[in-house]
Amino acid sequence: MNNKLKERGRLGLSRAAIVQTAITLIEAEGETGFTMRKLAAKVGCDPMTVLYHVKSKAELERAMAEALNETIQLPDPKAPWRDRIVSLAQQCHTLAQRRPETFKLLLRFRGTGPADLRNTEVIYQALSDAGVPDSMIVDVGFGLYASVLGLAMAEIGGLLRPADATALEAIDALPVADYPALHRLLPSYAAESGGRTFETTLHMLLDGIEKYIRDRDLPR
Amino acid sequence: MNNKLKERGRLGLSRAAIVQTAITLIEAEGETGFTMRKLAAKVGCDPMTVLYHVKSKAELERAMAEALNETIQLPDPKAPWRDRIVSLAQQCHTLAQRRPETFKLLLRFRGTGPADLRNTEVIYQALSDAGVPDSMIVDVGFGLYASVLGLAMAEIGGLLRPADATALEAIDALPVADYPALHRLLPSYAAESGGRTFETTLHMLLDGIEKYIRDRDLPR
DNA sequence: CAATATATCCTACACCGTAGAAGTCAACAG
DNA sequence: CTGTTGACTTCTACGGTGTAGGATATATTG
Repeated sequence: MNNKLKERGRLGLSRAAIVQTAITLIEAEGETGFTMRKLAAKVGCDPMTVLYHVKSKAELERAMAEALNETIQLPDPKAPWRDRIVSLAQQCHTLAQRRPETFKLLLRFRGTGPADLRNTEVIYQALSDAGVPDSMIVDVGFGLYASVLGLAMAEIGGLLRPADATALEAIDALPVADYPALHRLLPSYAAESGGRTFETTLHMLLDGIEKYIRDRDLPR
Repeated sequence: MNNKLKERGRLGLSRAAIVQTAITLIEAEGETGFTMRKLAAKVGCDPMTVLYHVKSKAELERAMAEALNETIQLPDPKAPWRDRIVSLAQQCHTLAQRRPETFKLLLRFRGTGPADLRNTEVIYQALSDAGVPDSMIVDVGFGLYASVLGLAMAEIGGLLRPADATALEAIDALPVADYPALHRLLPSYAAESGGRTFETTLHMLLDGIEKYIRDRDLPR
């Protein structure tokens, strides 16, 4: 047998390999520095050769997002529903921290790939097991997913990064009378790391879901 | 007195007017169609004249985001804490629906302008009134804000739009045995409008916050 | 009036994504 | 062996981008 996968072209390029290289490139250069021409240089071919394999930059970005999505592991279906959701959410969180630039693409291309549907199925399944009625599952599932994405995005987008010096100065310059809470909380604001925020908010949301189920069951 | 604001240049351009024109342009053309050259044409001047007033495209986008932020009205400080937060969140939601393209900029440039700090103060104030301890307010406030942004973003980004025909076909083609929930919920999935999702998820999160406060108070 | 500051415009540069045509090369048919 | 096919790669070029640097025009001031 062959000890190599059949390399189709002279350069042995494949769509999957190009997508992987693209991911490492965008992480190194940031979204604005991510260019078909730079990618071609890194791959070692002409820019147009990349386009032969991926059709367009937009399609490539879609593929990159999907590749990221595929790395998340499905939780054990026998685990408690809440653990299953927490597992997915935490993987999302980890992904956002380790591949922030690629992660941003997820928001633009959600719901397109097979991996996406796979994850959606797990969430619906979990909510169903939790006791959320069918009429609400889609709504709650979407809301949950959107919140988790928002938390992850905000964290890598800067909202949850520790405030920098100029931001703190801006707060310090505000009139204390008009902004009492901001001034009082300035130390915590400066120390904000984001790690705890994700977990805390996720569990509060899950608590809210549980409350909804209880309120629905009890009075009946 | 002058019946006009002092117009500084021959064309009477001002930074604020340019920002407003930019917002209507990006909404009409989408983010990719939003160009300094098109903006200049719409404003009626040379591209470089726009740059004289705003310094760079990035700075312009920052200003656009801030301008959007400034349109949100502060809730009555005497209203119940929960109503205050719901009011802010709903205004966020409305903004996202009416100015989706500009709204996307908010995620990139959060926490930079005065309007942002003003809103943050209101949230911290509300959470404080709710009984959230100081040590948690920054975390909870960030989480809340991020979730609301995520919900709004996902809605305009397509995550919450009614699934289109091709997406539904993709689900239909999946093996029923592996994707039971997705198949069972396909009708609701297709009908998903997003309007209810935002409200539902927000209130679940607020319920979760209330539970946190109760659990903290009672056992003590 | 002259001088200065402010606002506007022109030209040009380096870069972008990619259409279209041309080239290269392995595999196969005869 | 030659000829052909088809997949892969490259070349060239086009119309676009943001914006630096400098020239110009207008308004304001001395």
